[in-house]
Amino acid sequence: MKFASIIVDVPAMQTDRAFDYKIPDEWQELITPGMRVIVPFGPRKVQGFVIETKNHSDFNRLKSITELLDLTPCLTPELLQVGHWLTEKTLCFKISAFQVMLPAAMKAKYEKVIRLARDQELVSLPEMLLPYFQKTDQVNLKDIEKTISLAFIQKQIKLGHLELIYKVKQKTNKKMVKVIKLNVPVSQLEQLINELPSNAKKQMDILNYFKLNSKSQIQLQELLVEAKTSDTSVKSLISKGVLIEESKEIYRDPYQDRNFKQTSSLQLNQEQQNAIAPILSSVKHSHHEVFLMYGVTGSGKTEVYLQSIEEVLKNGKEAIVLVPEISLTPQMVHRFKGRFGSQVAVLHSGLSIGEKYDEWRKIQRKEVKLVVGARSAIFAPFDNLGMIIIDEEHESSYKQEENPRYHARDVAIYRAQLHKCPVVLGSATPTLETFARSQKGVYKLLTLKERVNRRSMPGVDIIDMREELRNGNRTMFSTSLIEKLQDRLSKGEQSVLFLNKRGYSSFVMCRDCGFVIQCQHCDISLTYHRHGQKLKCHYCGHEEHMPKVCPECQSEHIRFFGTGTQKVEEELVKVLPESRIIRMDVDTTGKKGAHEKLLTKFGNKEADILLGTQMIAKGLDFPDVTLVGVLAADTMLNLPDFRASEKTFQLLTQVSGRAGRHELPGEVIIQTYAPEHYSIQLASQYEYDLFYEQEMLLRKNHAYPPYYYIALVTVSHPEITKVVSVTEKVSQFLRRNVSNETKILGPVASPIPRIKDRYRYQCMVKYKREKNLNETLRKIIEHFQQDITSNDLLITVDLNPSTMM
DNA sequence: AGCACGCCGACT
DNA sequence: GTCGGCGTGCTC
Repeated sequence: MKFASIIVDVPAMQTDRAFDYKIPDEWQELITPGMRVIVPFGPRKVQGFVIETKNHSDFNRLKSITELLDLTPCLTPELLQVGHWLTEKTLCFKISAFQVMLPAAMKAKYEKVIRLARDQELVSLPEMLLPYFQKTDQVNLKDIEKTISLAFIQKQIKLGHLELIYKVKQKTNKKMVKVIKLNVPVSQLEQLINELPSNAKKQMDILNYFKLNSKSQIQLQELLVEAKTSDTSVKSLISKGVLIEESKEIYRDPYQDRNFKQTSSLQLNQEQQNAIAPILSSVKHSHHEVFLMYGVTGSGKTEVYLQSIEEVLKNGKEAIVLVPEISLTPQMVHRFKGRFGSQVAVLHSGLSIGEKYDEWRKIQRKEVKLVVGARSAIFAPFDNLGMIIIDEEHESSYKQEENPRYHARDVAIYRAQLHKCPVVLGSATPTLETFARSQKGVYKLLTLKERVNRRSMPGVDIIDMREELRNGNRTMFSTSLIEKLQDRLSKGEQSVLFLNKRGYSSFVMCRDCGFVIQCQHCDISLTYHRHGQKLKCHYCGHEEHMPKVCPECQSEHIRFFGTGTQKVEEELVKVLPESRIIRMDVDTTGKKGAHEKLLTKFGNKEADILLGTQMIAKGLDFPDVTLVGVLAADTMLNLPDFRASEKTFQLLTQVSGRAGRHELPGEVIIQTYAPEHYSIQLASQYEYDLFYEQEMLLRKNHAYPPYYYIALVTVSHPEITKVVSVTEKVSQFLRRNVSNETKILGPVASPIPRIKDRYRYQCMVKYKREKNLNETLRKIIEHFQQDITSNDLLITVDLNPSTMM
């Protein structure tokens, strides 16, 4: 094993292959596939992943591995395999596939440093460089670049005065603390204390501390405080050999200050028992199978998850539970921590880089058996997986919207096949793809129709807002909604108001000429922000002031339209001045933990109305909420997306589930301008099955998933002519290389035709069977390689896109 | 991605 | 004749 094949951290087509390196003698036995290393690559050093070790290499000018970063491989053989599979399935670079499986902390950072050349006297350096090298012999290039031109530095390097070195830095790493250990038996302490010189008071204090507390080890920091001493005294005891100092890895535990109430299994009802039986059997027999647990909100899916996991753990295996953007549902974390305590690791986007790394380390070191996390937790480095659960299977956050564009559900099924274990997908409103598979018998359908508390779903009223307008109500609240809000207020019950903001931001329009203010760099309207009277672009961040007159016709009747949560809040205060309102949106939940704080406040009944966007739709469970209002149910229907109806249906069902979850009966008000739309009608009647049938018909007629697969190729470039011509060539090439059954649509402009000064065109492939599609798409990217590397062209391929944007 | 190499035009 | 523009090709 003298050689290693390594994937280097250079995400480019030309370097997307293994490079061979010599393994230095001292690491011959050590290096195994899946480890990270640092290797020389061209003039610099980069991080890389060992994917293979071997006795022979065809290349004869091999360099050696410079540094070893792991002692245990951070990618198991199985994860290496998953990485290769990801590369194939999403057409991404190998290095990107490996990196996405690891916490961000393990990705390298690169730095260029200027150093005084060897044998170089400081005095012979040009004067302007002197201040930099007074104290140190190394300066970061970034710092020096600000004041001294790059050309000058380059010259100095050529002259041999300076040297350029490439540094590979690790991001956050293991958090270490110093631990002080007693190096002698406690029984000897008495004698040692007496032997100390009489002026060594502090040392006596330290030893007395150990004697009295009968501890054999303590963190240095703690010891200093407890024994009221300084580290010099500790040091002298160390030099006497009485104490020893060690470094120990500690974990940043984001949940350390919380107490989780221990819970135990609940009695399952008949439906739940029927649902869990096949899952348990699959676990026991190590049999791979995909289950769709289709259960209405409140049917007790989570309890089924919990008891299935118990079985997995009992079998000595591990489990992964995916939940959508977990920080949104602290209640979920509580349920898992409550049942499984310290056996659980939690991975979600609310954690810092360091905290995520620590949770990951717990998994790697086999200190936990279960991980609850968002999308990327699907790559948890378990090697004896017994089950994977994906809760709220229909959630769009399971699809990564940047490279590698993977769907956690696909990864889950692939890993579960390798581990011969079940996958459980849970939802009250499964995606059509998943439900269709369960109808075909590809997935096994488990149904929970009954709610655990036997309560019926809250009644839903659809309010036609056009009618309201005709009756002279110009506000955004229907008469009925206001009445009901008032009623809850007087009864001391709580309400949730939901504003579906997607595709409905507060844009600015001239009432006289109809001109809408758009971003200069992107083809979308700017959003009005009350704070500072500014207009902001949500795509590129461009900001400008709100104009006094219309830039087109100079009219003064220029106003913002649409509804933001801020505006709703203002209006609400006008109508219900005595109500206490909590507003939740990006502005109020920006800071870490702000989200949970607001929810806790609401839970403590410090407010009557919770007003918010998407984020409040999920997992909220407050006993005193008896009214849910949806302010504009149809805004999403108008998005240019074939899943618009499906998403609307899912959202409305989801939101309705927030009302009357406990003793008090709930009520839902849906305000809309399209009351007759089937997704709104059927959601209000909780008719998933009918919705499924109706929507499937449409999908069939228009050749959309689940009847067809979709691949979306998006081309972008600063010049529109370039974009059009490339997209044209792409579609032609595709047409020539696919079967007759496959449909190629486009080129057409993307739904957002320009972002950050780049024009965007796309081409859609609809196919049923196309064995060589991935290969064809790869060829396209390869063909335009020159334009991509040197002409700022971008071609992105999304296989099974979840949005058309 | 970086970087060197190499081939053309504009200049001391 | 030389400096520097960026197209081309390589990195074990």
